[in-house]
Amino acid sequence: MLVALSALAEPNRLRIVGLLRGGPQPVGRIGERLSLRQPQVSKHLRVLKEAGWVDAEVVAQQRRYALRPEPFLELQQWLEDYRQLWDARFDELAAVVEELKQAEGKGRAPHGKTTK
Amino acid sequence: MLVALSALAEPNRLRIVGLLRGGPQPVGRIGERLSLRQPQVSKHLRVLKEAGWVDAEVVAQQRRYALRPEPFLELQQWLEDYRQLWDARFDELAAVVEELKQAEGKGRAPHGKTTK
DNA sequence: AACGACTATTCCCGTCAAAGAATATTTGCG
DNA sequence: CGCAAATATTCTTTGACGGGAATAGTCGTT
Repeated sequence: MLVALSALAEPNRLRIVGLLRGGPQPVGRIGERLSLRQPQVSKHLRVLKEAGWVDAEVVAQQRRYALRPEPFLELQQWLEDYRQLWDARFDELAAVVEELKQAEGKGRAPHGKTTK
Repeated sequence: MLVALSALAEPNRLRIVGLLRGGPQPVGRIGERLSLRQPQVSKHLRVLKEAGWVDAEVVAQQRRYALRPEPFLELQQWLEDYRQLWDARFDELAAVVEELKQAEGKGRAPHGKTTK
């Protein structure tokens, strides 16, 4: 699977990720903020960790969980593949391309690639 | 939930979305391409449709399913909130913004898109 | 070493969702 | 109107997953 999306399917995990956007947090604090019991938080964090969304830094007895950038990058790259679908700017881009095609003439391309 | 992510958690649905990237497809063709039985394809399409990822155009007895741009946009916007996390270029950008703010005086346009 | 704070793991249970098979529904055509 | 193609829906079973409660593990302090 291209990106570990399924880990975010769970609402509480999405909330955890949202919370971690504000910076690394220890398990207990996450539980407080989201009104979740500690074991559930640990379990969700485990899933998120195995999916690559978070990582833990050990500080004394605490584990400070923080977001990892990689899956976000991956997701962004995946979205890029669909850009022509949803990006409004694609239309402008298409127009420009069309214009270039006309200016250049079709079929033979006499200019070649010597645009530079 | 911000975006209908859970619908994409299912591997086969992710595959269906991937297939539809190549253009609208009728149910039967999707089943062929992905080696899925027709009822499952219909069921998955139903979920995707209710989540807003696809829409169907009726052509004779066929239903041609196509991707809808909205959820992709939504997902992109969600990603934007995490940009400082994963986008390496964020640092440069922040510098530019800072520079503009200084030059212009009062701040403006807090959420502009990058012009690539 | 013992204790306390913090976190992880295990076990049980209820729920939900996906697959399979069978059937119903829609639409065009003769 | 009745048939065939294409798709949707129902029913059932089974496996996965989340929550609760209890327990185990880790680390610093004394």
